[in-house]
Amino acid sequence: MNKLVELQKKIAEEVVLEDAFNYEEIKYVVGVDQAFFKKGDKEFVVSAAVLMSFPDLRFIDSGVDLRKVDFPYIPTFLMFREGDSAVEAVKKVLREKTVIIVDGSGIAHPRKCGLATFVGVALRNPSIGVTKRPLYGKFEEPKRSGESKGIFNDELIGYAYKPCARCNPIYVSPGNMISPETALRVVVATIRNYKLPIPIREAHKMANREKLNYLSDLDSSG
DNA sequence: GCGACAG
DNA sequence: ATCTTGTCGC
Repeated sequence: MNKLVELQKKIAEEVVLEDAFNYEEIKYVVGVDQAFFKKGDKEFVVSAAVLMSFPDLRFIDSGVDLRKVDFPYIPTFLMFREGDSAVEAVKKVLREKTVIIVDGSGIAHPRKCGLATFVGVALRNPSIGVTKRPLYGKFEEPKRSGESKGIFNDELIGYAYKPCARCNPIYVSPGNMISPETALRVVVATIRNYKLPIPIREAHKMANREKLNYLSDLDSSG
């Protein structure tokens, strides 16, 4: 496992925490999410990427990736389980001036290398990590709807943000080529009547549709 | 040593 | 993440 830790540290060194382009220049956002299932004793992952215009969030394109997974779920090592698949799905829809929003941590990670960081570094494109539960860092609980509190290790590595009065906070951190402030700003702009960013929700639905789709094709063809 | 611990 | 129905609350 030391080898994997070293790889994460190496990737973390390539991270840039400055905006590759200004907020006003963002033309698209792409949400990525995954669904898992087993076929016999083997496990598979379906990654879905949904590209939307920004800031109006109109559906533009989508891409999926389906593959077998061999790595187990181990906190802080998520990138080794679903990273390659996520990258492949995003690659299919990526355009200029696009920010990637991933369902996983960015630099709010023990070695500053969460899933969003992996995707952002692999594609050399701005990326943001969004999670429903905290993984790493110190922060205060945002109490009011729309309120955010910084997440820290030594420096600011992200924000805990409360989407609505009844919602628990979501955790936002830069993946690559974006600042914590801009990452939060983009995420807030993609949240409407729901807790999570619209692109992530759409990707979630699509991953599950593809999964069910695949499973039903299985028992009618072998 | 013990607890925490994305999806 | 996945397995699963109804149910309480804003």
